Amino acid sequence: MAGVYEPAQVESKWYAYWEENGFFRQEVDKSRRPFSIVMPPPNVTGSLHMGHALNDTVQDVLTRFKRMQGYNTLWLPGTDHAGIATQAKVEEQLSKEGTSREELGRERFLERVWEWKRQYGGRITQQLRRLGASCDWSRERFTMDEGCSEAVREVFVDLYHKGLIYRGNYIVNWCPHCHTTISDIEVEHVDHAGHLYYLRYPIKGTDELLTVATTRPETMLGDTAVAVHPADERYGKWVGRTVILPLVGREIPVIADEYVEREFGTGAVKITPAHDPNDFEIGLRHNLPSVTVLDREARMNENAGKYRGMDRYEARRAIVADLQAAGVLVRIEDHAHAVGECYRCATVIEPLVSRQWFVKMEPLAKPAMEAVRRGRLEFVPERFTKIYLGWLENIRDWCISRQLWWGHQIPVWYCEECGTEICAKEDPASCPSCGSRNLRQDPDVLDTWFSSGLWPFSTLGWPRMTPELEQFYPTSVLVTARDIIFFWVARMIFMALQFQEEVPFRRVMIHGLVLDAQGRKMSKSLGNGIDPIEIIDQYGADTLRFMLITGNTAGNDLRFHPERLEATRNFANKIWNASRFVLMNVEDFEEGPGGDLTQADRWILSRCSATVAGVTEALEQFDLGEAGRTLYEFIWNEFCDWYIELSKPRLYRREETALPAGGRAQAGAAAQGMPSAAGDNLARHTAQAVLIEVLDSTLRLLHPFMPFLTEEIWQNLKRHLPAAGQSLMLAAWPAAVACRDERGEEEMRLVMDCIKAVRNIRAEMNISPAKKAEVIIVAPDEETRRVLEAAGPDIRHLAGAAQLVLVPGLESKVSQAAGAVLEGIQIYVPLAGLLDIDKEIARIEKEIAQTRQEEARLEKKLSNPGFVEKAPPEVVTKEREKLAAAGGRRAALEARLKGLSE
RNA sequence: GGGUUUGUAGCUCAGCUGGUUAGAGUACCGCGUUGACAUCGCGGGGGUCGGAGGUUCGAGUCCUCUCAAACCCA
Repeated sequence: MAGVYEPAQVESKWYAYWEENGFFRQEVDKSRRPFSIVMPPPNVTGSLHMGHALNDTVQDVLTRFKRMQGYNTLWLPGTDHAGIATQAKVEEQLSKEGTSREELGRERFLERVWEWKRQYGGRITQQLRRLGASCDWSRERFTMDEGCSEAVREVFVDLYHKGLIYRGNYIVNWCPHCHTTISDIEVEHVDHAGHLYYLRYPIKGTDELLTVATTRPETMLGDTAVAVHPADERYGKWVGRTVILPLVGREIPVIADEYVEREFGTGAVKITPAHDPNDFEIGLRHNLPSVTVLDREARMNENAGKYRGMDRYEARRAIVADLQAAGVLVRIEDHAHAVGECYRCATVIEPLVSRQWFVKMEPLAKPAMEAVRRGRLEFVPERFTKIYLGWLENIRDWCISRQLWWGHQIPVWYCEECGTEICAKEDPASCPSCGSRNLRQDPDVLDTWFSSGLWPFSTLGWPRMTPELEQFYPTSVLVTARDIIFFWVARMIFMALQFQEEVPFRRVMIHGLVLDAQGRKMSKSLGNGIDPIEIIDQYGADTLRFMLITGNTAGNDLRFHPERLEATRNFANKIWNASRFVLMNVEDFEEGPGGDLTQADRWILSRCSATVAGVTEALEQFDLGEAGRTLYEFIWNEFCDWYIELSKPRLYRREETALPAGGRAQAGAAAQGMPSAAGDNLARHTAQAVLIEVLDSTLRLLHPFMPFLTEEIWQNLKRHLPAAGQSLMLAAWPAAVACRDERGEEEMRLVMDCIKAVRNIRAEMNISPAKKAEVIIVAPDEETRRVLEAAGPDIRHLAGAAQLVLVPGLESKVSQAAGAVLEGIQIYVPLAGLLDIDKEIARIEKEIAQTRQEEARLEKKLSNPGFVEKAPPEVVTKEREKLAAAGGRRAALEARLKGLSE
């Protein structure tokens, strides 16, 4: 094994091994508890970004964990047909070829898109493999595949017949660039620095003028009213009168409506029902006509008179100039306001009235809210519940038709003869009312999210009842980023409640976004995105995964900080080398009875057991970061820093004892339990067994986080594991056996404290690490001495002591020594002739000062009657003990100081 | 305007249901390399937890207000 971990070959090797052996697939097994996740389907056009990397790593960790725990596990992958994006990609291709989709016609165009999908659509799923995703590729789905399409039809037809899908003439969000409608949530509101134009409209039959304020003067051509607040005294008298629309000459009414904000502008607003969603609502309430002045390119249309053909911004300039010339324009103010932009292309949305298909949301939203309120479905973290409910409470009908070709075409046909509208699962051959065969299918397709909304059950085979659907539905948990709660999560929930008896998933685990180092969203336009594949090439997938998982806490965003990658890579390398150490030292290991466990053995087994419990619990609570951190600390700070070091003498001793005469081992010593060759071999064997056991457990625990590295090591370790199977990913999750030994841990802490104290003295006194010192430990307590006695070799080894003297008390002062005081223990490191007395005095004084401070703090606390009376007795006792200990420590330090200054 | 989140060591972040001498990584300083690892080891300095008030015997941890940043909705 190499001295530095090289992820590249290791990763491709094991992924292929797992996939080729079908380890990702599990057959339905009713005898086991199911655990299932459907992967949020990435766009077929997409490539893996950091958001996916985080999202899929989380799912993989959960899946691998549950799989190892023995659940019947399914992680179902797939992709989304991404209507607009995919169509745009292919159109781009066509335009390079000098043609267009119109030229090709619908059918041939769609063939091209499928062709594109076959060629490039697998890119992201290949990238997911690089990440290590252990999803079941044999069950991979696509939102436009046969089954999903069937589900879409089923749902559409059902909702249509229930009256929950309807077609109507309403105002919608039109993207003049994408040439399609988009739903309300696909509109992003972005602050723009705009202007507020004050226009005065003459009131008919008077000399008075009514001044209105608007941000979009060009739409005034389509005004059909002016509105004021009903309680606005300034304008009450004009309500019911009419004004003459400048430039146009149309007479329009002044109406009163509560919607108007009195404080905004002049308190009077122009109403353009055809080009503003709020105005549209007012128009409905007041029965106003609607005059459309903009076309689908966002250019002025035939109703715009001389402005016809102008682009909306050009028209704005022209109209403002004309209004100014006509004396209508009073003034222009700077005004910042939110403008709706298309989420895809950032073109400013043009609200337009047109005939579209909608899903009636209220009846669907109600059960979706109920399910969450009743706890049938839980958000993790819980706070996202509020965001979800808040959205559903104020929901508006969902515009689902898109003026695209790529997608699920709406299953509605119109009879060209009699005008009958036919909605059916099967394509109709003739009109049911007149029998005509002259039918025309609605040209629009459905919003991509319509099919995504069915994902948790359409992918399991619905509308057919399949074993998968029976076993794996409802899915166990949905893992997704917080920005698609509305787009996707909510829709899956109401769709599921409408078509299944059960919620689509028991839990929704929401994670944050991966931001760049400055805390900005990663985006194409900013160019601040970081390609996960590049990171994997550079650092390995395990490093990226572990960094993402331990990077932050539940639900919060995560800043991508390159330094953290290095730290995590170092951790991976640390594991690699620790494992290398173990493997190199267990080569000759054979199963067999071991010797007695040492204090260190019992300690690491206890700590390992605590780690198993901690990691398992954290994972069960979806706190992956905590689980990862727990492992990190155990592996580095306990296993590597202490246990491996502690095991070395036992591992190496065999060689030493094999040395000829002059070696340490003496004949006859064995009788007294002193080291002997046989005893040494047994001790070595025991250490080996413990190293193997702990490493094995650790690898299992770490596997969900770092699957490649752990598999590589484990495959090397396997020959020492009698029950090992084909792969670590199929191994059993370690059981949190009752290996805890609190007292043993306490004793080990004492030993470690002594070692640290000696190290500290050595470092502060500049004693070269090469130089072995003598260490005197004074411990009046017999039990303490027993513990330290047992750990004598360890202390000598790790503290760099040539000799360790352990005594209950000192007969005479130790001069020329640096010292430390622990609770009930004094440590001396004699430094004949080398002691810098001033330095030592300074050290001790500093420690006395610290101890005094602590004492003062504790005294104050304990002299507070409130504390003594009201705090739980055990807390008070604990504080008293602390005070006594501090007092003892200070007394010892003071005595020591006195001894030094004499 | 409503809502959510964040504000803890120079930097990046932990700190669960209030009681530890407030932690880690990184950066920094000192020492160190013949046997797992310099992508390393040992030791060290550094924060009173954005601010103010409150509840409590006790608050980084609960409440109110306030400042700052980010995001969502309107």
